[in-house]
Amino acid sequence: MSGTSEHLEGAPLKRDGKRRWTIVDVAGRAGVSVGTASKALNGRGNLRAETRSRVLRAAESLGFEPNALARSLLAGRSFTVGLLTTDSFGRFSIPVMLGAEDALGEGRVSVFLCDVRGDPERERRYLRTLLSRRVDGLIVTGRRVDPRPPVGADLPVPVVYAMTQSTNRQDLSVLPDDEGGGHLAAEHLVERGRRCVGHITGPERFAAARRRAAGAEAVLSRAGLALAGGEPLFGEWSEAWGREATALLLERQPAADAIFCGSDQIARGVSDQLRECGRRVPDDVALVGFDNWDVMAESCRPPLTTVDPNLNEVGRVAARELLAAIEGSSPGGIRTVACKLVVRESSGGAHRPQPLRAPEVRPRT
Amino acid sequence: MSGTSEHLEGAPLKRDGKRRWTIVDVAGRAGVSVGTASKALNGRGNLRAETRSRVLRAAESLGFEPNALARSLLAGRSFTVGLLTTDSFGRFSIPVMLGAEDALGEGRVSVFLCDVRGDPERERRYLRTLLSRRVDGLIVTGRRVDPRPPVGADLPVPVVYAMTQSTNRQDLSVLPDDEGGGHLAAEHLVERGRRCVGHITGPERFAAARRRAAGAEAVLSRAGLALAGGEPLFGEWSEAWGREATALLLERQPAADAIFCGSDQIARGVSDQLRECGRRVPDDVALVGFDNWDVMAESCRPPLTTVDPNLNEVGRVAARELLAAIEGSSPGGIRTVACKLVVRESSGGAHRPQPLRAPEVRPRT
DNA sequence: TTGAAAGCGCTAACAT
DNA sequence: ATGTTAGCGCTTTCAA
Repeated sequence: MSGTSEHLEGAPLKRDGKRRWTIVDVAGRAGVSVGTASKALNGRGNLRAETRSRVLRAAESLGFEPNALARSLLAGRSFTVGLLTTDSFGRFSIPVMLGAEDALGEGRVSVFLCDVRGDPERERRYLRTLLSRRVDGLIVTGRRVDPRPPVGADLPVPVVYAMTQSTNRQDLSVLPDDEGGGHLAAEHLVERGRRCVGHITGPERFAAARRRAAGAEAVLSRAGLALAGGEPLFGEWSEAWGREATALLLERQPAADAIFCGSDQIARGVSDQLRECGRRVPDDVALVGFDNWDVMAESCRPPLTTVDPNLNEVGRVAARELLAAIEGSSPGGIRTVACKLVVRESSGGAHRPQPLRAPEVRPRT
Repeated sequence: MSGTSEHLEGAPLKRDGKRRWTIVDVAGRAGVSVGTASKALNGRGNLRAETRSRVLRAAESLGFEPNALARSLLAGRSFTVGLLTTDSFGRFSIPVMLGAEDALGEGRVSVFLCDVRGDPERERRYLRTLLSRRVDGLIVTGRRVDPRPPVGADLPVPVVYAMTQSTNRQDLSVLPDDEGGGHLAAEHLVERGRRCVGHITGPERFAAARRRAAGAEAVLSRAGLALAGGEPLFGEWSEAWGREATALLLERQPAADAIFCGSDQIARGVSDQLRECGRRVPDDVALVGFDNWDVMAESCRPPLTTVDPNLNEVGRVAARELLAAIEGSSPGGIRTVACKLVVRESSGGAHRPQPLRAPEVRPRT
């Protein structure tokens, strides 16, 4: 049946919807060897310009996409990383994940998403799978700032913890600077002339709550002020606690003219309570929250000034640290990301309204 | 220097922290050929039990993990899928993603996370990368229920759309059953004896808003009732609109004894407004929301009865459909996932309080 | 300037 | 029951 015509040059026909072109097809179509085709496609080696472009055209016309699996096998690197997240619900870890994904994507590194759901067994399973897929590194994110056991001992790839930290201090953790966030909030209130600032926050066992409080207190005492009511009101991360604590605080210290809250949820409760007992925000009491959780902060009445922990940036930094570690660097310890203050109306911050467009840059005269 | 002792049997030493064991090492350590080792590790072929266990022990002692890259290359399947998400912020697509990840993980399929950020250019880039990584399929999630252009034409792998749909009706989309959700809400209110039910919801251009409204109206008219105020109040997905619309509704129809809201955020605004104008929830006005967005629903006063669109399940169904498509099935069209009603206090649903422990199962007598 | 061949780690025929 | 060998698709020496 088939004579030598079977050996005609050119690419084989696409038999079904599934067959993908290989470099052999490209080489065949361009009439060169696979080695040459490879060089042309990767811009390596010395090739005649005409050859190079012929190969490129062949690849183009076929819609050829090199097989990353084969490349990785050879290279010993997969250009993928695993993202293990403890916290499915993810108000906190999701922005971190997205930041990490963003930074890695720029470096052409793909991300395996693994939702561990706080189950150590699941975590082990995922870890095995990721290692067998030859990820180049791991990022572990979590909901709590308090330390957790390392994801594995003596792993063959680097690991970075983000929004969580390992109990092993050799490991690198990236965290928001909660203390700095406390500074920002308190400085803002003091600058606006508030003298009697209370602090309502979450449970004392949360390192984040303690650090935010410490940051605020440090600034106040530097300004010669004390916390309204004498100490922070530790409680829960809830609106209900915000309402309850507000009543408590005003009882202890009716002259309070500002409240810094450990979370936006708490702040929302505080705001409601203040309104309901007839205090105006910000005129009577200025309010600052923490998290910059958009829906919360914007639906507050009035909209909430709040500290943004820059979770996206935490993720991005973690990703960049991981890439560096993959390239060989290996610092451990804790790396902290600065918070930023987002001023809305609840602190009276909008008194000087922003111009609609950025002011022109004027030459100094 | 080195005599034949260099050729000693047994595994090579781990030179640095990076060297990973291969099946050659395992085979060497067990004193068998790689073919035999492969069979032993995969439980295939006919092997003496002793041989099999020797190989397994060797692998175990080395901590050997087979290289998934090599396996995939050979198998022509990678057991990975790409998850393209349009909606970074993700109140909606994140539960879908997690559901999908969960269902796929059970099938030992790993997920590449790609946050497209609504940028078509990014989408194309990710698509190329995913295809070159030889994913077995794609899931596309989005924020809107309204159709979007397909992610690519004539792709070599199957695609399933979740929480979004393709303009190409050949494609498979998985969506929550918004109309059914409207039924649930209205039925619940009618069953509790409410006769004058209003509906406050988001912009009319959202298909989801229209469908929820249609579902509720259908049930009401079947019960011989009309919507309070005559028609749904379309507006925004915000608390502010909830407050505003409540005032409007009560003006038009002061006898309203229930309000069904198109979102929990709206419901929260409605709830606040009702309280502030002296109507008790649920005694005077029963309230049902939509989304079962935990923080919103639980911080409502009182806690909000709401329709849960089962987004996790939407993701899980999408994943299962994708797996089926990878195996060869290829249905198109729209697949809908039922909503469920979550009863809390705002609808008077908790009048019959649940027993603290599940009631004993009693034999019927 | 190009081609041939080895090999990344693994599995599956085919030999023995 | 076990070993040998030929690839999967690609890159990279080394030869021509």
